[in-house]
Amino acid sequence: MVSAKQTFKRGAYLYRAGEHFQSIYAVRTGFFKTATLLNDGREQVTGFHMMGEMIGMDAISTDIHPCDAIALEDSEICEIHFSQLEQLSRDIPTLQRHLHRILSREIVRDHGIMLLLGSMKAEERMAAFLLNLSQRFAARGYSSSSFNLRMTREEIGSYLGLKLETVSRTFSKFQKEGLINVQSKYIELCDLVALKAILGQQTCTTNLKSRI
Amino acid sequence: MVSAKQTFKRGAYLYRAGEHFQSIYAVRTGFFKTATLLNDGREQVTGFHMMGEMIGMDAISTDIHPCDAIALEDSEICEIHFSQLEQLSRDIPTLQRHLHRILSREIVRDHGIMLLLGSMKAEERMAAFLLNLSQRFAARGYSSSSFNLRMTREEIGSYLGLKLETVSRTFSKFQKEGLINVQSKYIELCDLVALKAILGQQTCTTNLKSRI
DNA sequence: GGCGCTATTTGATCTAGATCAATATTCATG
DNA sequence: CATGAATATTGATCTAGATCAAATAGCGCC
Repeated sequence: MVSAKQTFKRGAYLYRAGEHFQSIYAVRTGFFKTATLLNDGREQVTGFHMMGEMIGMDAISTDIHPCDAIALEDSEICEIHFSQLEQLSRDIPTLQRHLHRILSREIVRDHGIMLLLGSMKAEERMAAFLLNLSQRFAARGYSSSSFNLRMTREEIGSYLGLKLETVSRTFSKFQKEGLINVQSKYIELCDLVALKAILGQQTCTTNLKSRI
Repeated sequence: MVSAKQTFKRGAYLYRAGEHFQSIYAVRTGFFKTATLLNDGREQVTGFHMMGEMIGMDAISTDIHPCDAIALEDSEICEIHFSQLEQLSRDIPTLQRHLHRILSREIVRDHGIMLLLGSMKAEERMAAFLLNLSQRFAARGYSSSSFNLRMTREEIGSYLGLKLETVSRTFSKFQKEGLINVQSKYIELCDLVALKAILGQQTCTTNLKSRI
């Protein structure tokens, strides 16, 4: 069911929008983005995906990939043949339940982003984004307080519904306030409490950050 | 597996955020919204659901409902016991595939809204919203060009990431331009082509409207 | 069928973030 | 390691949509 792991160079496409769906993919190492090309040529980033996360579930509904998946750094992928996964999950209830949870978790994650896009202002979105990354790195045994961003300011902006200038300015503002340290792609979270306070103070659900 | 259908009066809760998950629900007749209460007391609408659509899939991941589901008019619901559905889908591959498609379609729908919230401006959002409703009514054998809105301007705004005043103003503007006729909750789409043009002209994916 | 509440419309401002523009920095490449 | 292209920062303005504020219009309830 799980094919040998494949490697992807930075910038390589795991799959492209419009391609036929056959497999979902688990990120083994590295970092991916998923994005939809808008008809004016720009792209909208729909997600960032790191080690241990699944990509491609949105293609199940139509058997066509609705978005591109692109490696943001050299990465390794496990391809999981979906019809074989379905087959197997018929025999292993635990696997079936796990698959359903994964699909559902993606829905919850998306609802979190809808909340973020629909009701948070720029600084809140950026704080939520940083805290979410921090948490995901921590869950994988990496530092929760310093990491390298794999994506550009423009990609962050696209994901958060902001322009790249706003992303840059907000980083600068957070730095000036001592909340973070930014050095190009390198980020250090200096004041987790204050970052969480930005989220807490206004619009946001309990633990929205964990939902993104 | 499918329990007898239950009825819900307008304003009644199908389930509340925090409740234990046991079933997903198919809207038999009527109209529902799902919404998350924000910690400042306001609510963020995450979806509107009509006849034939499923609610509650976001709860599978944690066994807790992450949002409220509320009837916007008197409605009938089919409750589908999820563990029984899983059981059955182990024996009926077609059902299994169908369930997966439904879960995946929800993900695709959410991505569509993320696109809308992240990259469309107010008029585009409103046009997408109206065209989406139109299409869903049409698919159910109702008129695609005139229908009653079941939700308030505030609920529309919450869903679309706009304030209720902006929703109202945009309706008025569309009416002035002859695109629609609004009479309180009653809507008539007079110029489908022009509405689609609003979407087409700028940011949006091919057929975003069908994704919402 | 009238009362009172809620929802809606519309106008007048204000502002967060977009846009435009000019450097500065980082990074890939030969 | 130098060079050019891509990426990021920062400043100056502009504007879509938010906010504030009334005035209507619907609608549920007795």
